[in-house]
Amino acid sequence: MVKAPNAPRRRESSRLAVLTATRELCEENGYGRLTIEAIAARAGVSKMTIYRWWPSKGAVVLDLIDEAAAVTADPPDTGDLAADLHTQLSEVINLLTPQPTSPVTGVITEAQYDPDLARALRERLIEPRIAKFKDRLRRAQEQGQLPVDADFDVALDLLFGPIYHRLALHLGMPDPDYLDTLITHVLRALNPPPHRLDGAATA
Amino acid sequence: MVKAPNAPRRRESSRLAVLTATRELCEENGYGRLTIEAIAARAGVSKMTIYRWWPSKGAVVLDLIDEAAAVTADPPDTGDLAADLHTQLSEVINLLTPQPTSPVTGVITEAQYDPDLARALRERLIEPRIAKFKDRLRRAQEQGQLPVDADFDVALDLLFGPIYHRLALHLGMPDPDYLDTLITHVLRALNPPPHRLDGAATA
Amino acid sequence: MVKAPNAPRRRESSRLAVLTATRELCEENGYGRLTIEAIAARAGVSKMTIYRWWPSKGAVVLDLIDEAAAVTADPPDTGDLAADLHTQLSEVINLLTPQPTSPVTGVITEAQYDPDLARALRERLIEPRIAKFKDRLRRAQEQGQLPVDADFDVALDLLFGPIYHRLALHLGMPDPDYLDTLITHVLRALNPPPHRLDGAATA
Amino acid sequence: MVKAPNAPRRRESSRLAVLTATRELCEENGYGRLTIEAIAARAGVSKMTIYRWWPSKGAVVLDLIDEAAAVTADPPDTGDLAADLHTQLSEVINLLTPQPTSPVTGVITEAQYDPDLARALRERLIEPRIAKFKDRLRRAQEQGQLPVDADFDVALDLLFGPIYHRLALHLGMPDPDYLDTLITHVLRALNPPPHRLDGAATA
DNA sequence: AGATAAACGAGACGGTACGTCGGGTCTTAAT
DNA sequence: ATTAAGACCCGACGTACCGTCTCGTTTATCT
Repeated sequence: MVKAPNAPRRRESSRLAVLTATRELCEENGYGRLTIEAIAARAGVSKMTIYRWWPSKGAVVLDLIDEAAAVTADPPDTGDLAADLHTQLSEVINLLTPQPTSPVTGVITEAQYDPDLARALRERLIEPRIAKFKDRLRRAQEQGQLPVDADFDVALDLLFGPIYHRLALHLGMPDPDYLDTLITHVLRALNPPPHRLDGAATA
Repeated sequence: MVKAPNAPRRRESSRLAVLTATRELCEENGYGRLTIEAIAARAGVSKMTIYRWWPSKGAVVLDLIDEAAAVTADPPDTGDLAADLHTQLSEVINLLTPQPTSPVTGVITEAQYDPDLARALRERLIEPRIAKFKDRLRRAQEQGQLPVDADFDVALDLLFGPIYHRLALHLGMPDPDYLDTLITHVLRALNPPPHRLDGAATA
Repeated sequence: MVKAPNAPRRRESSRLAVLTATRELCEENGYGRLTIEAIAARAGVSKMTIYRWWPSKGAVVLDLIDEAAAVTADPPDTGDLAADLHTQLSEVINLLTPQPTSPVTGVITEAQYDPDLARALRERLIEPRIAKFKDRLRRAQEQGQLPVDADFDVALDLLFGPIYHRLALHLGMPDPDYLDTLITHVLRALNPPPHRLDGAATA
Repeated sequence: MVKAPNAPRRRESSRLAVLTATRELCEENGYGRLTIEAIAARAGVSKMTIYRWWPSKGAVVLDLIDEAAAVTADPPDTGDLAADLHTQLSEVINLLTPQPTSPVTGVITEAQYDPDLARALRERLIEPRIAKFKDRLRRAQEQGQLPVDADFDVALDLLFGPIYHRLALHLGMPDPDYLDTLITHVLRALNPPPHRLDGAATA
């Protein structure tokens, strides 16, 4: 960024044009082929306007993701823990793979070399989802569906890990049935064997 | 690539200089900041020489990974399944993070945009390790340490997933204690409790 | 220019701030490095205000010159023609080079590309001085110090030409001694020798 | 310039294309509107190629002038001093005003802010002409057409000054008749009055 | 041992995109 | 209604790498 632009004088039409152009270009060529130059041209906006409001290409795309992700915001709670986890996992899968090349994975990659972007990514995209995930687990715990000493971090790793596993290796995302299998296994892992249930869980 | 160079006249010293320069630059700036120009300069090699033998930047790094992967020792089998899994997971973690910025980390993350690279990565680096992992599980199964219907793919996902999870989100790799916790959970997930499963745990 | 501002509501403080900033920046970086942006910033004035009142960068500098030119004293007439010419030439030299980099120098050199600026420059700065110069020559002529057919345009060219010559070629201005030499030569050129001209000199 | 390109590997066709494009663009829009971007586009050459071989826009134009000026290289010596001076002055006038806006005046202007360019301009364009001018005067002096103490610097100023005088003030260049008048005056200035010739010139 | 043919270093080249600067126009708020 | 502030579109700047393309010059085989 050049200097503090701090102003409510920002022109909303430019902001929208940039985001729209970015979305289109991402869909057409993928995040990897995206350039500021092209965004500016497509949006009918000067490059300076982009640099004034966004520190990097990744930041523009992050704003884009924000808008898309905001739609599916509210955490589900149907009472059926497995089903709700299935819903949350599906949402992440859809976010990561709307098309063959998702802007989200691009931003994740770029964040590796851009600490500011990485922070924004965590704060705005990742941590809220983790929080909701743990909220749901906590409610299940309160209702006795999970032991009091269930390790939520492990649950997070075990359930979301496979998604990134496949993402990294360029494999297809898990289908719903496999998701169910995963969830079943993980819930079983969180619940110690029944013959020790009383002793272990209440300790 | 320009034309088929097929020749045993290739100069080994140039090959090594390129790989060494690439490794150094990766460690210094990360894979994302790597340029052919810089490799050529550091290696004292002409750009043409690089383009003659490698189709892309990713391919050079892949050769680098090959070297790293070749070091792999034989799969451990001490009789203690949990300990052996721990060893295998640690080896992968060390491969991915010998330094803060590892070429391997970068090439895996970046493989999102290069399907060829991703495939080569799977074939040369990932699948051999998966095979060894499943071998070990199979032996454990034969010795009655795992049920006959244990799902090895799920085991793979649950154990390796967390590593990629952290890789993608640019978090630190799990420490040995946490690895133990993970393995304990996963083994528990693979071993369904002998009875009372429905009522107590997954309901 | 944007639109006719015709208003006596113009704020004098802004006008002065612009002129002062322009003078300072000219002296610091030279006319060629002058930017409207920098003038506005230094003057604490918006760019719009500058564009409203001056059609171009050159016009601002021209106003500056006007101020400098207004200082001009009355034409000297001490009775000594050579001394008076020396005085007039020195005044022009001082106007052009009060500092190493003078706004006037720059605007004259740059006037090549702005006919309007060049015309304004002639009318406001140059021609008044030419008029005074010719006045002085005319008085000398009336007093018999110059022949009745002395060519004043040639005199103008010969006396002022060397100044522009050095200006164009970015050389230092003539010192007083050299000025005397010049004037001596030119007066000699205007006064044809009473006899033997053909035979001795120009043959 | 970026780094030392020192190479006879320079492609002559590119050099010519750049100079040709520069000439055309100068003629079409004038030196002031000339941009490196446009030269590169018109010449079908990358910007880097221009920056590699020329330190600035002015340097390109200077090369252009060099070629044009090299044509009229040899100093005239017909035995008629006045006529030869006329020829030399005309050549300079033509160089400065081939069209309304000459590249030469542009380079002269730019040289004010670019010491390197100014030096190149002096060495390659100005000083050779001054040398030839003084050569001619020296020959005339040896043949007794000028006094032994004739001041060549003054002669230079008086003869070339008027050209720059008019150039600076955006006036038309002197016509041949006026040139003759000027030369006559200057030669007269250089020749002290006949009745003091012996005493003054030999002193 | 000399010839020959490929790989090689060097780096010029046409491109594309970068991130920055300044030009000149336009809008908003405040004085 | 002028002003300060500054966002905005535009065009050019000078730079970094890209991948291609010569140039001689090694260097390693094959006569």
